[in-house]
Amino acid sequence: MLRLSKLTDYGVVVLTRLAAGSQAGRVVAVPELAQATGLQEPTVAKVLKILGQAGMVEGMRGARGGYRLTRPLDAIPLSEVIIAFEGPIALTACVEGSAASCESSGLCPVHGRWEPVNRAVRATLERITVADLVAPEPIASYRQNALTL
Amino acid sequence: MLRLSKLTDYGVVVLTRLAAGSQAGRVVAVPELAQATGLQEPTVAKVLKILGQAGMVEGMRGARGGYRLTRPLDAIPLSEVIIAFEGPIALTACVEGSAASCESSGLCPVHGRWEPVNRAVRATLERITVADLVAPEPIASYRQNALTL
DNA sequence: GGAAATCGGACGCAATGGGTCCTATTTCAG
DNA sequence: CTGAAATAGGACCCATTGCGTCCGATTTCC
Repeated sequence: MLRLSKLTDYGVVVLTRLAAGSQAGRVVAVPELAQATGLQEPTVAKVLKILGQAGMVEGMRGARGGYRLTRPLDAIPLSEVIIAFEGPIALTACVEGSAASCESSGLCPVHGRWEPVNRAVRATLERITVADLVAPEPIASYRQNALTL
Repeated sequence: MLRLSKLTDYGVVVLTRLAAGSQAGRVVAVPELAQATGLQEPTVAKVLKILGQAGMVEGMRGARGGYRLTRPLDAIPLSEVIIAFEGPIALTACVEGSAASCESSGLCPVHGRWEPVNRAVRATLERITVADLVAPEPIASYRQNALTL
């Protein structure tokens, strides 16, 4: 587990397909993207709305409208996509809400100690971009320096 | 989100409390642990069963029975706890099950590309031990070398 | 022999994510 | 000027799954 939602996965797929289909600022409509990805149109629409609110894609209304990327894929860190679909990256509920929500805070020896872990995971996800996920060859960049797999 | 389950959180809490209560090989029973952590007895029991199957704690049956750690906390990486409660660390369902389960594998450009990401997150979680979560002071060890926060 | 534990499994409730649909708004084409 | 085509934003229902609980079986100490 530790699984991210399907929507997030769809988000990455749609982003990559959008990059392939919208060269030179051309916009791509939902039906075409649904066709290309094999996903349902309503689902693709929902994903694009979320990506739009997060500022990764830009929607053009009206006939001949559609979506296009606001940035190249290598300028979109994976963490940004995940945050858009799932909210702040935090492994436990303790840290994100109010500290008072943890009823056993007085007894819990791990109280507040998860935050460094969250930062570590966050940093890991910030170093990987969406472009890395479509690279046809094994990725060397974040393999060597940053993440030291 | 990207949230791990409450059981996993409980697991860490119980492990740390067990370490505090079972000095010198003494075993600690469920009621005492429940008392000390503020969790319900059945829940603590369930958590300990899972930790036991994963080999992190050892259960002694019969009267005067209880649980004890099989290893010090600094020998238990966080990844091991997470895997025990949530299964293999994989961000998407694509990679863990059969590849055929992804219906749009022919269209999906990200197909199989998540695995390096999984490895990165996995590596991050392997470097942090349960002992790091109870350290009273800000952790320097994995802050400098391994994770470069 | 009885009490006090763990062990293993099964069961039901609640919450969260996933997928769909509807309406309003915008824009291009004829 | 009208209609078609597209996005924008929200609301809704359903399926899944995690969570908590409980029960019976087994083991061990007093």
